Amino acid sequence: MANIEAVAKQAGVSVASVSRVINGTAARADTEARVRKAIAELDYQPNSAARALKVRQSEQICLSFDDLANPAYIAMTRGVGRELSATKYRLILSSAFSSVEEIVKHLQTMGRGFADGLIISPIYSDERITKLIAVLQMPVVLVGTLPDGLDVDNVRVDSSAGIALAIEHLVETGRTKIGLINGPLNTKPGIRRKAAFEKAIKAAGFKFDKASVIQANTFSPEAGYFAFSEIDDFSKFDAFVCANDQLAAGAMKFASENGISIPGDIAIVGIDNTDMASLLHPTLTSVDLKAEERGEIAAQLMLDRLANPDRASKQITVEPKLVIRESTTKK
Amino acid sequence: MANIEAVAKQAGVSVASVSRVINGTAARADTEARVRKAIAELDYQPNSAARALKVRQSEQICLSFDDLANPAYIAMTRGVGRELSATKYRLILSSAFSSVEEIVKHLQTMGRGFADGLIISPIYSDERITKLIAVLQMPVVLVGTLPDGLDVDNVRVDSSAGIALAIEHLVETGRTKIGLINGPLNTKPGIRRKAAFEKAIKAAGFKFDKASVIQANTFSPEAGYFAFSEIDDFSKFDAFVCANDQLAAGAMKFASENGISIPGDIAIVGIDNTDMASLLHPTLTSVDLKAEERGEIAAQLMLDRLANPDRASKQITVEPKLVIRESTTKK
DNA sequence: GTCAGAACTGTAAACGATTACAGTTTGAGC
DNA sequence: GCTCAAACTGTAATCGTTTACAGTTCTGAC
Repeated sequence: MANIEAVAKQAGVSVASVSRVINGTAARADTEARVRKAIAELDYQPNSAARALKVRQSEQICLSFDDLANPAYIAMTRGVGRELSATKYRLILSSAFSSVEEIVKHLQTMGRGFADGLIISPIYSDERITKLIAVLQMPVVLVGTLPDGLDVDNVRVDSSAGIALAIEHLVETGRTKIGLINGPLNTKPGIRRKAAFEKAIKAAGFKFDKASVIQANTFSPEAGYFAFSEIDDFSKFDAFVCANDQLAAGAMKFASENGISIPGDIAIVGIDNTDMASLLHPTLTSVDLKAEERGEIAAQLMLDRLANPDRASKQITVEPKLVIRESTTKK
Repeated sequence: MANIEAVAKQAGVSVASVSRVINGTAARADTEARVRKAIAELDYQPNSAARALKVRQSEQICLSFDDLANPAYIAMTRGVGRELSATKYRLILSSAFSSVEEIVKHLQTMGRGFADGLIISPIYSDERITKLIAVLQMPVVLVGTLPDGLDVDNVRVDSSAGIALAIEHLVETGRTKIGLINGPLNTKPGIRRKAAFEKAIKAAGFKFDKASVIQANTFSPEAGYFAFSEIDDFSKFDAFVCANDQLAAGAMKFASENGISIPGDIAIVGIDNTDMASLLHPTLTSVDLKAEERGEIAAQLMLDRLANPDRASKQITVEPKLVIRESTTKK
C-alpha cells in the first residue's frame, strides 16, 4: 500500500531522498536514519514494476523450456542458476504446461518489461517459436540446435557424436543387432537422434534397417516400457540405444519383469546421464550431453551479452561423453 | 523500441485507441485495422512493466521452493501449473540456488509489482521466511506446515499419518527392528519425520531407540547411500523408513552392491511416491504425500483468494496414502 | 433533414519509481 | 566571520501504459 511518497512524508524528506537511500546513493546519516525508520514503520517495499519501467531493467532473466518433468532440463536449470546467483540478476523459470501458443504468449509478455534476457531451450520443432525469437527485442540465448536463419547466441551439444560414441562402444563390446528407442518425431531431439543413429550404424559397417527404430511418443519411462512391450521378437536385437535415460529406465523395467537379462540378452545405453543412471539396476551406461554445463555456458553468454549488447553472436558446441556402467558391460 | 505513442502516430489515431484495440475494447473496424497494421509494421509489443504499474496487476503467480532437485517439488509444480493454465495467470518459478537471504530478497522484489500472488513451500525452518510472509503485502498460500502465528491460506499433508501407515505396514509384514533414514534436521520435514517416527514406533508397541535414527545431511541419493554405508551392523535392523524416495534409492544401491537383500534382509519404505519408485529394483514401497494434489489445491486457493481478497484464510489437509510395492513384500 | 442515443475517439491525469538540474547546507581554511 | 567547494537535498520531468471524462461521429427512426 505505502508508496515512496508516503515514506517521504513520514520521514519529512523528499521522494528523491528516499529513492537515494534505497539505492545507496550518498545521504546524510541523519536523513538515512529517518528514511529507514519510515520504511520500517510503513512496511514499505518499492514497486518493482515502477522501477523496471523507469530504469528499463527488471534484473530478471527468464529460462524457458518445454518439459519440466525431464531431469536434463532440471540439470540445465541448476547450471544457469548457479552462474546467475553471484550476479544481480534473478532467475525465473517459465515452462509450458499446455500449448506452444501458451509459451509464446508467456514469453512475449515477459519479454518487454519483466525480463532482461531470455534463455530458451525449445524441444518442439515449431515455427512459431523461431519466429518469436526473431521478433523478440531482447537478448536471447538459445540452447540446442539453432534453426536456420536465426542469428543469436547459442550453445549446443554434438548429440550425433554422442550417439556415435554409444554405437562404437556397443560394437566394441560385441553387439551386432542394435536398435533405437527414439523419442517423439515432433521434437528436435527425436528428429536428430534418429538421423544420427542411422548415420552411426552405417559408419559402423552395418546396414540400417528401418525396423530397428522404435518410436516412443513421449520421453517418459512409461513410453520406454511400452516401446519394449511392443517388440515381438527380442532375438532380433542384442542392444538398444534409448533417446533418453527415462525411456531406458522404462525399457529396463519391462525387461526385468519379463525375464530379459540386461546386459546378458540386451545391452542398454541411455542418453543424458541423469542422476537416475547410477541408481537403476543394473546401473545404466549413458551418454552425458552435459546439460548442466550447457546451462552454465548459456548463462555466461547472457551475462556477456547484457554487458555488451552489440557484440557479434557466439555459437558454442559442447562435446558429449560416454559414461560406461553395468547395462552394457556387467560380466 | 516502439511504444504505444509510435503506434498511435503510425496509425493516425490516439494512444487511447491503440490501447483499446490491444485490450479488446470496442473500436471501429477501420480503426482496429489501422492499429493492427501499425503494430505489425513496428513489431510493437506492449511494455508489461508499464501495464502492471498502471493496472496494479502482473497476472503472474510465483511459486517458490527451495530444492529444485527434489522430484516432489517438481510434481507440485506440475499441479500448480495445470491448475493455472486455464486462467489468465502465468506461473513463474523461483528457486533458491544458494542462501535463504537470496530467496527472501528475490521474493520481496518480486512481491510488489512482478507477481500478484505467492505460493511458497519452504523446506528450511527459518525465521526470516516466516517474517517475510507476514510482511509481504500480497496473497500468500503456504504449502507445508504453518508456522505459529501465521494466518495465511495453507495446504498440508498429514505426514505423521503417512509415517504411521508405513510402520503399520512393516509391522504387519513381520518386521520388528525398524530404523529411520532421516533428512537434515534443519529442514521442517526432517524435524517432523523424526518426531512422527518415534511416535509411530511407540504406538506399534516397540520401545524407541535413538540409535535407530540415522541422520542424512541432504535429501539426495548420495546421502542415502552414505547413511547405509555408515551402518556397522545390519543385523540390528530388518526394515528402514527413508525420509524420501531419493534417500531410499541411495540406500538400496548400497544394499545391492553389498549383498544385502531387499526385502529379504531389509525392507525399505520411501516417502513421496515419486516416479522413480516404480523404476527401482526392487520397486519401492512408498508413502504418497500427494505433492501434485497439494500443488493443485494451492493454486485453487490462490485463485479463490485473488477473486475474493477478504475471505478468511483456509487450511486444508490432505491424507497420505501408502503404495505397496516389492521393497517390502516380494517373496 | 432532424434528433436522440449509441458508439466511438481523444485529451489528460494517473500509476510509482528514478534522476538531471538547480538550489541549499555544511565545513574547512583563512 | 567570510569564502568556496563539496556534499547533500528538493523540484519536476519522465518511463509506457490505462482509463475517466468529455467530445465527436454514426445510425436509424421519424
